[in-house]
Amino acid sequence: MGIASVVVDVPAKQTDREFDYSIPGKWEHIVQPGMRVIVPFGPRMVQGFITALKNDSNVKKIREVKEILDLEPVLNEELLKLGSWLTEETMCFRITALQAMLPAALKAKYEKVLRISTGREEHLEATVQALFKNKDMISWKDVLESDHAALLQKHVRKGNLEVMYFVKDKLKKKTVRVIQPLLNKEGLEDYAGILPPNARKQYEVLHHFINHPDKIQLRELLEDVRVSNAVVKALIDKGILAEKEEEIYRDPYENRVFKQTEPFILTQEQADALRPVKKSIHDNSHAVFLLYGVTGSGKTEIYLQAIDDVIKKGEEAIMLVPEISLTPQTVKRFKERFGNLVAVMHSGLSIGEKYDEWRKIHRKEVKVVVGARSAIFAPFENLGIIIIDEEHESSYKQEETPRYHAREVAIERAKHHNCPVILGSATPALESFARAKKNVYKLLTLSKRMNESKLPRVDIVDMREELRNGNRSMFSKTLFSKLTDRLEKGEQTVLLLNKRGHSSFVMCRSCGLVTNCPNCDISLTYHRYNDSLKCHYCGHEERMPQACPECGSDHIRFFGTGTQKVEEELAKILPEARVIRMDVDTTSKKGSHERLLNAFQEGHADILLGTQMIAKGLDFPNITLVGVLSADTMLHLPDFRSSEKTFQLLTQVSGRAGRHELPGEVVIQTYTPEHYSIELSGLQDFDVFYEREMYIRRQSHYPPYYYLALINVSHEDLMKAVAVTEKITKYLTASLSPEAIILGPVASPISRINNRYRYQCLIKYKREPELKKQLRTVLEHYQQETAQNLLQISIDMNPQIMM
DNA sequence: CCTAGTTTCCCT
DNA sequence: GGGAAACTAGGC
Repeated sequence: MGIASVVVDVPAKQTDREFDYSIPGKWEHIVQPGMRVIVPFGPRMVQGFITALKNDSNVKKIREVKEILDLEPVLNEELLKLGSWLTEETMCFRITALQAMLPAALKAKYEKVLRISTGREEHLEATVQALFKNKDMISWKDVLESDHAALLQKHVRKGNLEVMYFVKDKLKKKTVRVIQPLLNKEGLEDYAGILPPNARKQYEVLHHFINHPDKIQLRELLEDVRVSNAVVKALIDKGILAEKEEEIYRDPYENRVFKQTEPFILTQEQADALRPVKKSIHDNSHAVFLLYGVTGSGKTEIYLQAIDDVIKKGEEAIMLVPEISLTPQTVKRFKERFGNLVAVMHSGLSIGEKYDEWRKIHRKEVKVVVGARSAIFAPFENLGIIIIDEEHESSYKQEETPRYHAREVAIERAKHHNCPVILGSATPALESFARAKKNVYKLLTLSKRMNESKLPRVDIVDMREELRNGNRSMFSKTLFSKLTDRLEKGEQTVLLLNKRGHSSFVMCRSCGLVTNCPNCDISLTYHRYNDSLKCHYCGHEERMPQACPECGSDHIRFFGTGTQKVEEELAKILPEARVIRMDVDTTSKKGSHERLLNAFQEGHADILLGTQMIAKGLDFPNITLVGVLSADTMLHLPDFRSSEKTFQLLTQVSGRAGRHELPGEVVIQTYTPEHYSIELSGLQDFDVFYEREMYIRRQSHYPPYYYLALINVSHEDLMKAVAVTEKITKYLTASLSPEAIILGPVASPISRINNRYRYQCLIKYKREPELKKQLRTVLEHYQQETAQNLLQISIDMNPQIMM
C-alpha cells in the first residue's frame, strides 16, 4: 500500500515533522514527492507537502490523503532537499521553508463554516434559524462576531449544527470575458436590418462583428465600439452573441515590444573576467566568482554573455537584482537580449502575476529568471549559472522567517548543479571581499569604466563650515552653483536624500515634546499628502495635531529634512527647475516608478530628487551632477555595518554621474567630512576602505572575522523580557566554548514595537559546532510560553541589521 | 457533583 | 494552530 510522508501546514514546534497518510488506490500512480495535498489533521483539513513515498508505516491508525492539489510536483527533489537545508540553517519550521520557496498563490486559505445538520432544523430556536436565513452555511468568523457564539456551540455539541472545514487555493486563474457572434456574416447583416431604429448602439456592435467576425475581449469591444455593457448584454440575451470566460496569462510586460540586441564586443578586461566563468560553465564545475568592477565598468554585459552561453548549452540561469533596482530599465536589457525566454519576479507584481511567471519557469517555457531575492528558488532543473548583482545589498537577506540570505542559497544550489555563481559589485560586502582575498571566491576585477569615461570628480562639502559662513539653507554654495550651471547647460542632476516623508519627526518648540508612536518606542513621521503622522513599524497613523498635545502650544513643528521639504526648498531657490521626486510616497502606485524614470530620461525634468532607490542602476547619459544632501544620515545608526553602508551608498550614487561622453561631478554634503567612509567614498577607493574597515572589524570582533547570531526576545512585560534574555545569555555562556563572545541582555535598538518590549543577546563566534543544537534547546525550553504567544524568541543567524 | 474556565496534549 | 481531553476552582 502506498504511504505518503506529509509536512502539514501547521507552523508549530509539535507539528514540525512528517505525518504518514495512505494514498487511495486511484492516485497510487499519480502521487510524487513535492506535490501538495489536502489531508485530515485532527478534526479539520489542512494543506501539506508530500516529502517522501514509502510502502509501509509504523503508525497504527493511518488516515487517507483527501485530495491531491497538483498534477506535477511543485517542488522537485532538489528543492525538497534545499528546504531541509533551509530549515536547518535558519532554524525555522519545515513548512515555513517549503512555503518560502513557492509563490504565495500556492499557499492555502482556510475557512470554517457552520451548517444545519440534515433534518435538524426544527431543533433550533427562531433566533438561530434567523441567522441561517437565505443561507445554508454561515462562516465561523461571523459566529464569533455575533452574540450567539455560546448558543451555536451548544447546538454543535448536540449535533444540530455541524462544523465544516474548507481548504481553498489562494490562487485564481485569471480569466477574461470574451464575446463572439453566434451568427455568420449574413445572419448578422439580416439581424441588423430588423433592429428597431432606436437601437443605434446595438447596430454598431453588430457592425463590428460584421467587419471582424472573430471573438474579442469584452473590455476591448466596449472600448472599440464605445458602448456600455448593457448594449452587449442585450444582444447576448437575444442570442446573437455569446459570452465565455477564457483563461489568460498575466504578463506585466505583454504590451511591450523589445528590440533584439546583439552581444557587444568586450573590452580586454571584460573578456579576461568572462573567460574563467565560461570555463566553469562548460566544465560543469562549481565555483564562486566575485566580479569586482567599478561603477560603469560593464558588469551587466558580462552577465548577459555568460547567460547566453548557458542557454546555448541548454541550461538555465537565475539573475538576482536588488528589489529597488529591478526597474523596467533593468528588465528591458534582459528581454532585449533573450526575448520571451525571460521571466521576471519582483514584489511589484500581484500574487497572480507572480504565479504566472513562476508557472512559465515550472513548465520550462523560459530559460532565464530576472528577479529579486525569492527568485533564487526558481524551479529550474538544469541550472547553468546563478548571478547576484550588487551582491552587497542588504535586501538579499530576508528579515522574516526563514531568515535566509540569497547568496548562501545561491551557493548551495550551485553546488548541487555543479555550476558557477557570480557575485557582482563595485562595493562588495566585506564578507565577500575577504573570502575572495582568501581565494574561497575567485576574484575578477574590472578597474576601468567602459568607453574610457573617467570616474566623476567628487567634492566633499563641510556643512558646518557653510553654517559658520551664514548659509542656513540645505544647499551648500558649491552645490547651488553647480546646480544653476547644469540648469543653464540643460544637463541633468540627481539629488539623493536618504530619508522619506516630509520631515523625520515632529517636535513642540515650547515643551520639547516629540510625538512618539503609542505602541512602539520610535518617533512618528510626518506625511504631507494626508497631513498625518505614521509609524513605520506598526502602521499606526494619526492626524497631525494642530497644537501640542502636552502643553497646548501651537509651536509644533517638523524637524529634520525629507524629500518633500527639499522639493519645496528647490521650488523657492530655483523656481525654473523642473523636479521629479522619487520616494516611497510617489512610487507606491504600480508603474509609477517607471513613469517617473521615463519622464526624467526623456528630459522632462532637470532634477531627479529621491531616496536610496535612485542610487542604483540609473544609466542616463545626460546626468552630469550628483548631489548628496546629507551623507551622514545612516552613519550614526547603531549598527556595525553603518560605515560600510555609507561608503557603498555614496559610491553607488556617485557612479550615476558621467557614465557616457559628458564628464560627471559629485557633491557630497556632510557634517563629518573627516569620517573615513565619507572621505574614501570621495576618492572612490574601495581597496583602502576595505583595509581600514577590516582593521576595525578585527578589533571589535565583528564579521568577517566572527560570525554572528542574534537572539531577540519580546514580551508585553518588560521584566519578563529582560529575565528571559538574561537566562538565555547565561545558559549560552555556560554551554558554548570560551572563545565565543556573548553580549547581553541589552535592549534592542527599537526597544518596543506594538507594545512588546524587546531585548536581545548577540553571539559572536568563530567555530561553534554545538551552537545550533544549543539554540534549539533554548527554543525548546520556552516552547510553552512561545506557543501561547506571550513570549516571542526569534533567532537570526548572520543578521544584516541589528534591530 | 456540576460547571465554567484554564492548561495540556495530540494530531498520521 | 486549534480542538478536545484533562485538570482546577468555586458554587450549592
